[in-house]
Amino acid sequence: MSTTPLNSESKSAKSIERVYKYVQKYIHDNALSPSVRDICAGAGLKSTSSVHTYLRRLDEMGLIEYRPGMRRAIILKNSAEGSSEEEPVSADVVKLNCIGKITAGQPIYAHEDYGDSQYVNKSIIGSDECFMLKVSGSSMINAHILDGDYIIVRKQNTCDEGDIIAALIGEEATVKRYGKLNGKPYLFPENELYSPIPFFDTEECKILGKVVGLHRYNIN
Amino acid sequence: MSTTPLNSESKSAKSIERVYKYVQKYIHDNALSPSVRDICAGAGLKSTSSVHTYLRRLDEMGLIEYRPGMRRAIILKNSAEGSSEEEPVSADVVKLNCIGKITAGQPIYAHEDYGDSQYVNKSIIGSDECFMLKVSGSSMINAHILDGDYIIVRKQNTCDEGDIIAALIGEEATVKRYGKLNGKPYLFPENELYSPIPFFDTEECKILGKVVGLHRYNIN
DNA sequence: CTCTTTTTAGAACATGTGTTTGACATAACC
DNA sequence: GGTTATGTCAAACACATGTTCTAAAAAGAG
Repeated sequence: MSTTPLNSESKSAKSIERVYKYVQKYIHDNALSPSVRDICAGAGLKSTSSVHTYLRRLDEMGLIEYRPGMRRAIILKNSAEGSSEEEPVSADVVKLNCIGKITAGQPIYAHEDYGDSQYVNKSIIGSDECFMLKVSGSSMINAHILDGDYIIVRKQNTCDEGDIIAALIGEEATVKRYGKLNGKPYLFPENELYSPIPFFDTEECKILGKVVGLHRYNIN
Repeated sequence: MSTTPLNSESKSAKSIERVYKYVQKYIHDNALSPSVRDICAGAGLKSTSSVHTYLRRLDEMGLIEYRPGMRRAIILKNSAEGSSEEEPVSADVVKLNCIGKITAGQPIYAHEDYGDSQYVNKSIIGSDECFMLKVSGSSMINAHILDGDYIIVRKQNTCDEGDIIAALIGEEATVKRYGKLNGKPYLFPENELYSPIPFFDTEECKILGKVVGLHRYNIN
């Protein structure tokens, strides 16, 4: 094999692109694959074998999935093909399931769906590795997190000093502010009525994630 | 077998349903139409002509679009699947545009799109006649509404005593708690550093709506 | 039971469509 | 020039698959 001219736009590159574009458009418009002869017309080629060549090449490039022998069986192998599935409004939106209540000795973190779910913009929370918890109790009232609020938690195992985090202590989950006192780690409630909790990162004491957002629908 | 005397057709109804279900499943799984013979196997029918009959009937019923002669060309004609369109995730979700900043003498309420928009469950806020405002300032800090929060406002012209509302005073928009002092209406800040504002419902002083929700993405 | 209607089956038919083969043109290269 | 690689084409081929026809089987109706 000799060196292929990578720098110059070869003739085939243009044809391949036309074929690919036409397949995309056809599937988008008609919700079904074009036939080889459809592509002939659409891409300005006069021979089915030319199209055949390019289809096979597009398959090798991973841009389409091509089933030999099957009629109208081209599938676009892009991001996600999408058909009759739960789809976000835009690519920026993620669905967060509320997976439990938090604080004050509730069960927590069991069933993967507490019932409702809400939608937030991925660009706002910065990640899609998030989940949602409903707050119970008012131990964080000075941080303006109230009973009944939904907090958005980004999953992570560590956190910085001063972060408000969701943590698991034994069977109990809480929202608290992580900090240090005399060099030792504590979870600080933001309420004078509660006391700081010594925190040891073990199997029993586990950081669930950092609180990155809050939704409140009880305004009083 | 199972004598289902529900209505006139019983056996064909079951077959039609099996065919339809299988077509749905096949398209969902493979992202392309099944062939008539695929459906034969999938729906437990042994004759292509039976499938053919049912496909034509499903087309008449409007459940599928069936292109005579075309291979693997069945299209599901369900709840609009026009791709790449702005569609809600579920019927329960509404998109709220942030239409401006609020409090402390900003312009406000002008351009119908301040930039970002967020999604909330209609069932939670109880109405889709809502809009969103970004809070600026800390005059409502004791009500746990902070600088940078997004508040969800349900449009209404009146409100009850004690409601937290968004109101327009001259050119200026604010969030305040509506209440009365000595029988006269006031807008109360929830911050000792600010004073109550006498409120007269005129062209200059206007209730925009009631605050029904709050989103916060700055957690400190 | 007999007659009618509906549902399914089987086979034959028709054709859309994937696949292959070989040829022709054009360009690149020695 | 001759040689080789590449892009395209036309035609022939193979067959998966849509379509139709006729009839058997099953279900109701009387």
